[in-house]
Amino acid sequence: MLRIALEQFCEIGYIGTSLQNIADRAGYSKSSVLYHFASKEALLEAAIAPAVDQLDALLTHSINRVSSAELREVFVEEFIDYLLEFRLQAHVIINQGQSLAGIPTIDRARQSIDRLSESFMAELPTTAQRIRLGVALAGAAYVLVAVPPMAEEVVPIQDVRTALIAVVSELVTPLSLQHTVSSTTLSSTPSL
Amino acid sequence: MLRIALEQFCEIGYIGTSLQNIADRAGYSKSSVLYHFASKEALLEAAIAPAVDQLDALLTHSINRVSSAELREVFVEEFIDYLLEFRLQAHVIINQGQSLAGIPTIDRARQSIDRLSESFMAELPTTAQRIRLGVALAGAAYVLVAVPPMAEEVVPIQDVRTALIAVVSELVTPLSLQHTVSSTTLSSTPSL
DNA sequence: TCAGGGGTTGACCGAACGGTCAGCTAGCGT
DNA sequence: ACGCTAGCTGACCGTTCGGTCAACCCCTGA
Repeated sequence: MLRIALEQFCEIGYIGTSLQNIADRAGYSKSSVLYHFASKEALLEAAIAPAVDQLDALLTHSINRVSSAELREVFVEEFIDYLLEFRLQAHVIINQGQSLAGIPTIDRARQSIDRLSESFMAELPTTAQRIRLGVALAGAAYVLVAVPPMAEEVVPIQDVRTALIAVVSELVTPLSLQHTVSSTTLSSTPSL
Repeated sequence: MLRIALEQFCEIGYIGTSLQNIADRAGYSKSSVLYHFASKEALLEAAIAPAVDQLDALLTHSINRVSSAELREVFVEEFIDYLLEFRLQAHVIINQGQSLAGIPTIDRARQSIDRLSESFMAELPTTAQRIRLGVALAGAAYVLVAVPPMAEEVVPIQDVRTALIAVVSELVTPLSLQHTVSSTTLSSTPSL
């Protein structure tokens, strides 16, 4: 039932999803949904809390690595795997986070994301670096949730994982080496 | 008033934004809003239609360029400028597009986006390429709408524009040169 | 056999939704 | 001075929302 609710929250948004809608898809009545979860907000929290817990665990475990260029690639791999496992929860947090501010678990998630950003750009927070990190993280997260929900077999997940790790690593690895980007003339065609 | 409605649609979503909410912020009554726009849906269409029109114009004008590597960089620059100009509209289309399917202007926008994708990966649509393009486009679009709404002066827009053009060009330029990505060992640290 | 509790449900509540309508007001041309 | 229309509004309508409540079913332990 948490799975059904989560899918609905992704497709039509938390605000746009009615308890009746969830109940119908789950084969129960609206009252039954409210018996298991005290409120609609409690249902949302129960659905995404495990993902936020695991994100916290991932960050506290490997927050020291990101300052080292080699270990950072390992972290990227773990992070992509995390996104792959919690696709739907990440979609809700990223795409609907600002309109859901005030809900404790959502706020917790956003704090974790801020923590991730700060640990990445602790030394040289230029605008160009922020953009680079933002494109990598947001792009990866969005692509993950944009893959056709039922086409998980026509497009093998392993290919998606491999490609994502490659492009995010490319974006994020040189972060602490690069200093100031001031012109558009530095388009470097990486040797792929 | 269109501007206020658009801001509300971005912050709390189209479904979550009530006509009363828009009316209050605009200093009018709900009835007055419905006098100028036949319905809530008509209000949304009026708000995003210009952006969709311009996207169509941009694509039909430069859809041939993307097959040439040099001209593609020019296209990227134009596209980033487009996103900068229609930040809010792009946010609605990208983040709420699937839940707003059925609204004519929204469908038109999604068709245009599909057209853009197809023109980019006409020749070699491998999974790795799709991911690369998806990360570039979605990442750029998300970063654009995620910049703090009122911090447009503490973070100069020109810096954002320059950095975005750089990173998207880097992601998109080698698209037609690269063939198959099969392993994670190809992380190339581009010479920045 | 029967008391008791977990799971489920329909009926119901107040609030808020999108939308309609008659009427008010101010400014215009004649 | 008058009628007309554009702009605007409050009252109101039917629907749906999240949530409450009493009742019911069924299973289990004594």
